[in-house]
Amino acid sequence: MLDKVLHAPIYQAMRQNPLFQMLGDEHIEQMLTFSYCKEYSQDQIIFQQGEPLNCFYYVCDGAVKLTRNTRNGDEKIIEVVCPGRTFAEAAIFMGVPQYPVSVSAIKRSTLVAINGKEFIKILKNDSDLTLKMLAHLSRRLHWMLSELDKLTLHNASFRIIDYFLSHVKDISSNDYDLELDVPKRDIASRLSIKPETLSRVLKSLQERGLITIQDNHIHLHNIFMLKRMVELEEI
Amino acid sequence: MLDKVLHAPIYQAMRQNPLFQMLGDEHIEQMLTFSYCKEYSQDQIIFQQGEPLNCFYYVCDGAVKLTRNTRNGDEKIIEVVCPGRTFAEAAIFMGVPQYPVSVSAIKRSTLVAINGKEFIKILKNDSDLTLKMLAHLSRRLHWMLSELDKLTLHNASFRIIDYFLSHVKDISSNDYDLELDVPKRDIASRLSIKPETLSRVLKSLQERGLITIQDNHIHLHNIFMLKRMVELEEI
DNA sequence: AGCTCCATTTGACTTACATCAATGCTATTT
DNA sequence: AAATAGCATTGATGTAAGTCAAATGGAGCT
Repeated sequence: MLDKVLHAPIYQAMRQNPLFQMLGDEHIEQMLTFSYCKEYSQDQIIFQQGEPLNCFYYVCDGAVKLTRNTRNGDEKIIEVVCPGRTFAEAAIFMGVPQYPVSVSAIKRSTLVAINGKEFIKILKNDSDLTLKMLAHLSRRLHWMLSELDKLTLHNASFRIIDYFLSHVKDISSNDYDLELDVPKRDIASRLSIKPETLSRVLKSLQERGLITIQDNHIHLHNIFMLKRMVELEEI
Repeated sequence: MLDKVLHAPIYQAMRQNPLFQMLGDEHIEQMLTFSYCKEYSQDQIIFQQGEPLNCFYYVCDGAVKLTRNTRNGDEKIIEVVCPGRTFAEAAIFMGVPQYPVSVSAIKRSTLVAINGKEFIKILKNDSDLTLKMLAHLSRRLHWMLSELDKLTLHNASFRIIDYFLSHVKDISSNDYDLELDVPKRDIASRLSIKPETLSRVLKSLQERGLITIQDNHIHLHNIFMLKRMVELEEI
């Protein structure tokens, strides 16, 4: 159980999350009574695809990766979830509740686990809330749609540039510094390409003067140009 | 407006749909008061991606394709929706309601359009119903997840066989006849491959004695073997 | 029948990306 | 300091699927 007073910073942070914003303060406090906070070490598994499902999670700190595993062993990263965001919240509504993805910590991470059944009870008493939840899932569906066409309609370079641009927070400037807080091989998997290809594309982008790389530090030189390239698919 | 008596066959068919089953008869009748039935000719556009959204649809007859368009003109078919199923029902919950896909009729089709806002009103009065709707969207999300890994983890032959197997209704038998009610180029787009590749793969499968093709008529000879191939990814 | 319009097929060729293998690098262990 | 291990890079090579172009074959029309 998560105590509002003891965990004041976490409580404040959670209130910023779009999913919890819609709850309002009373409901958040109610929710915290059936939530608990736990720390995970790097590479620790939070749950595996197919496991019976009880909770969904909020990422306080660190980062986790959602992956799909195939029989032949290799995994594909569906999404990397960073602090301030939730995951597995859609799965709690499934008839046979089991996790559709595996999740593990990319780095030392702090997560809040929220009991799904209890959360649903809150929703039940407030149809407006449930409608907002529907809107939330609808957006997620929409996001997956855009992932789907990125993967099918666009090539590796496109997806890589698009990935970088999606991390740009500052709209005003034409260049941007970004830190890769995720190992390159994970970025590659997220974008459904091989590490070797990622490496080669980065090199090529650097040779063309579009970016500079130093280890995990990437500088985008000409965001306007990069955006244009993505829009026109001329890469 | 759709009249229950006038449109008795449609009404009966709609009751079979999982989405409407959860409504129960009273709600379905209520829903029909703000629904209307319309016929579309082949290739007629039902709506375009980005258009403001009012309705979602139930397919009585025919078939429609949901597509995503890119700036450079080519389209990717996300899904082909056959009679008895609905589409765009997730989109009605979005904050800024606009269609995330374009939809057009593959063949002469009859659709029932259901007003989204009115439908939401029904949900509002029944939180159980709304929860069922959440389960519905959750399943859809899950489905998209599996689409995503089919596209990224598996090759063209795999996806084609998997597509055929997904159309097999009869579990008991080891062979199956299936009619392609969708043009081959559309199947290709749905599977994110080029028509030429589809054609070549089909030829190869036929040469290996796994299927026989006559125009739009495909016979699967050894379903057990095909399933094994898909499971072991040995294709 | 002959003609047009498409969808499909087939062949020749290209290409983006994967695979395989070697090497460099950094971090951790002993 | 030497050794081990894992990620990232680089080069050489392979290949699945795309592209381009021509041939085939229906379906519908005059």
